[in-house]
Formats: sequence, C-alpha cells, structure tokens
Amino acid sequence: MACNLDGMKIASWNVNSIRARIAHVTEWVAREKPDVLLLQELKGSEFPALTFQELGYESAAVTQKTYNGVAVLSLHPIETVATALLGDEADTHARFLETRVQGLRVVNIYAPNGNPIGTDKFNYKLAWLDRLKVKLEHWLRDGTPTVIGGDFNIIPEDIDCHKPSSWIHDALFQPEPRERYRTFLSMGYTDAFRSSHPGETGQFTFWDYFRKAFETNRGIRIDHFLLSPSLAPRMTACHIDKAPRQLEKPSDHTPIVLELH
DNA sequence: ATGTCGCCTCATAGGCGA
Repeated sequence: MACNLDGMKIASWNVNSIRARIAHVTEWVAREKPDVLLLQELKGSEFPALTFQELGYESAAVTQKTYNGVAVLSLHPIETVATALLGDEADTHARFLETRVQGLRVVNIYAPNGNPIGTDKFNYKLAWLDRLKVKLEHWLRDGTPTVIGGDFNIIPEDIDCHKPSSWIHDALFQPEPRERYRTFLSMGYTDAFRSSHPGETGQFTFWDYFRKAFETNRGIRIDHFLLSPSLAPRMTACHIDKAPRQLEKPSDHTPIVLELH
C-alpha cells in the first residue's frame, strides 16, 4: 500500500493541561515542525484549534472536562476514523483517537493510569488494554501501515525506570499491564524507541514533579510508539526530546519523536 | 506516607487525579 511518508516526523507529548502548556507547545511546534503531533492529557472541554491553525496545523480532538483528552495535529489533512475505543459503551473517558493521515493510520492513546492497584481503576486499566488489543489485532489483519502513539502508562521493562524497587507498588509497573505490552510486541508490533536504542539505560519520558526527579534523572519510559510490521521498516529514527522538560512550569512528560521514510 | 502540579468547586482551601 503506497503512502508518502518520506521525511515524515511524528511526535507524541503528554502536556498535562493544554491550557497551562499552550506556550510550551506552540513554541515547540514552531521550532520542531512535526508533520503530526499527538497530545494527551488536555484536561479541558475546549481545544485551542485556532491557535494551531495559525501555525498551519489541522487538528482533531476528543475532549473532556477536567480529565484526559487527546488531540492529533497535522500539517496534512486529517481523517477522523474513531473517537472512542470499542468494547465498553459505558466508558466515556476521552482517551482514544484513530485518524488517517497521508495513508497512514495514526492512533493516539492515553491509557488509564490504574493507580492504586487492587481497585476498580486498576481493573479498568487492564480491561482498557484488552480492548486495545482487539483493535491491534484488527489493524494487523488489514495491513495498513499503522502507528499507535501516546501515553501507555506502562513501564515495559526494568531498564525503563531508574530503580525498579521504587515502582513495585505502582500500577505502571505491575506484571499485568507489562504482560499486555509484551503481548502487543509478540503480536508483531515494534516499540520504536527501544528497537532503535536496544539496552540503553536512563532513557525516560516522564519524571515526577517532586524530589528533584528530573534533575537526578529518576524517571520512567511510559510514552511509546508502536509500529505495525508494515510500518516498522520505514522508521529512520526515534528519540526523546528532553528540552521541554527543562522549561519553567513544564509538563511532567516530554515529547517522543518518530521519523519515517 | 511523602513529595508537586493542575483542575474543579457546596470556591480563596480542600479534594481528586496523576
């Protein structure tokens, strides 16, 4: 299936409130000029589409008051395919947005955090990941080049956190979500960052606001790009841009950037 | 348990979610 992805740059960033972070995001977009940007944790009913339109970006957003919220920005036309994850009609969280850009299936997710473990929140997380798996199976079968990006709220392996013992009681590090993430990989999806940086330690996308976590690089890698088998050979690079995390009043996450050919 | 953000409201302090 032909699609023009040459030089295409796709980024993902959990901004922890688009209203609080609008200056950081617009400055980063103007400088980095990604073809596509996936945003998570918008935390508001209104998405500032006009602000990004002025920078040349079309947008699609699924919003919710106070919580969650995901958006896709693109220099190219966006076709919105789905605004909710199938499998639970009662689930009203704004966590899923499936689009098509330049013949590529671009899926933006904000997976549930799931803390504390042993509660409905943790069960919701596992059920949500199981629903995502059903979609992942469908997308494999139709062969369309597919990228799933966003905040997975999963620390895949021990090297994806500064110190495993600090996270053993956290939902992001539990065997159940990690097992699901490994299943996604065994199905044929590629973890874009890890596959291009095998064994590299100290590479994180999130650092807590407290205890000087960023300054001491005590972080976790929870923002990911999964690539379908049809897309994986077209990855040229994947990196984490720590610059926005160093700004005044930053998001607790920083962007991850994927490049294709 | 704690730390620190950002949001909201039975609002200017406290609760929730992360």
